[in-house]
Amino acid sequence: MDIEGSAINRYLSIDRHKDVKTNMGDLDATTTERILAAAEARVRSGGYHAVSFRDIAADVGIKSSSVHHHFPTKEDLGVAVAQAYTDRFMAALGDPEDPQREPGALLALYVDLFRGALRSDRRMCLCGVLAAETAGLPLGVNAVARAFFTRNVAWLESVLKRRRPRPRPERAHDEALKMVATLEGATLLAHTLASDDVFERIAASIDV
Amino acid sequence: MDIEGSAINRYLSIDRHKDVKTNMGDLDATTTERILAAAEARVRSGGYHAVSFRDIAADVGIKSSSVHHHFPTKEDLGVAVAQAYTDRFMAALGDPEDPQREPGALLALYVDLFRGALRSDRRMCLCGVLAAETAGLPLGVNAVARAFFTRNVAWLESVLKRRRPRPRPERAHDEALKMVATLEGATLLAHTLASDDVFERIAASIDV
DNA sequence: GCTTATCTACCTATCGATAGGTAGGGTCGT
DNA sequence: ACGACCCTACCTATCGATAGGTAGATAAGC
Repeated sequence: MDIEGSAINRYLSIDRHKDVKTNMGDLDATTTERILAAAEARVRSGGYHAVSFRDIAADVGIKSSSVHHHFPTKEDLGVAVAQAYTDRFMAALGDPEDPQREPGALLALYVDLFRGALRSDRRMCLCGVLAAETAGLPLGVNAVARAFFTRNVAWLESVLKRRRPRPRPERAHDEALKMVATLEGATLLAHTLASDDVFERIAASIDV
Repeated sequence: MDIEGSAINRYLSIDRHKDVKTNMGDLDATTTERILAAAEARVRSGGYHAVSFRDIAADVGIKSSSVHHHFPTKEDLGVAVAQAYTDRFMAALGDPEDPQREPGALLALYVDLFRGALRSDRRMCLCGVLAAETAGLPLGVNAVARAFFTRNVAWLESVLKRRRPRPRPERAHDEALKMVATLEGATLLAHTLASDDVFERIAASIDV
């Protein structure tokens, strides 16, 4: 499976010389972008298998065969959605080594990204949903979801290592893992229990 | 939606005067039990929407129409699976107030249940998967998944309140929430990253 | 003889995917 | 300037496979 395949690269190259519109419902966005946005929203709501080409086509206002024109197979679409989500997430985090930003502020930013996914999107973290479905997913989609988590952990580990007193390296890695797990779980709980408060209580009691 | 509906009650009453076999592949188990076991395994692997009556029937060795005889609709089946899973989970936890058992040992038992789900079943927590799919689930299934988490939090809260020095009640509740979230997230991460070690590292750094 | 459990056979709806066509916008040679 | 040609982005129509669900017959057990 070619993860660096055609669909996402087309998205990133051809569409990128217009300034990027990040969200759906934006009629100025290209069709490819609107398909990605619709697919992301639907996967984050009900999971990969709950999404159909017809649903997405209806959201965008085209026919399902036209969705296939942009993303030949469902795996292509899934990979592109997960890749775009991951890239957007990592871009929002920025450089973990930036000396202008304090480790504490960076950790708060990290929590804020999960808060935003839950509170303003009212949806799960995309890769959290995909992770839950792992065994039933095309291999390419799985690979991107895995990459999301390894990149998250690596980013957090970098931030944690900058703190004083300097932590043992292994300890930083474990704490990074735990922070991702806790926030992913907090989103899951808040989502099912339909309670933003649940997320806040957990987030507030995170002590790294 | 009648959550206390026919299917699960039939399972719990009619089938219970044989001694209960807990797992699939057990040819002595009743058909209803084997259907539940097959459905649980499949949902925990790929999610609710990745499971079909035909798959389950093939696992059990009967026809899909026969599965409908035991569970008229997919929602009935989903509710029964979630209910049975929750009941089994809570039964394994036992009484959180049992004076014979130390709070520390009970917390270790709680972690062990998640460890077992991951290591011996090699699968996600059923209700974790369902939680991730929330928006695309029948209402009845959702309700049982929610109940799983509220019961988990209540059990942990009881245990945490028994510790000395006695914690503030609100603090016990928040810590219970966080522990469920962290373990659910740890299972998710370990599952996608295909690494038992990831779970152990997170579990080891849980400090309640 | 009624109930339970299973079967065969089938239904309708929807799935992901494909074939083939059309309208419009470039790009080329002349 | 003007076709000839190709590419993009959509369309209609349809495919085979599979989804959840139903009807009705059969055979065994109380």
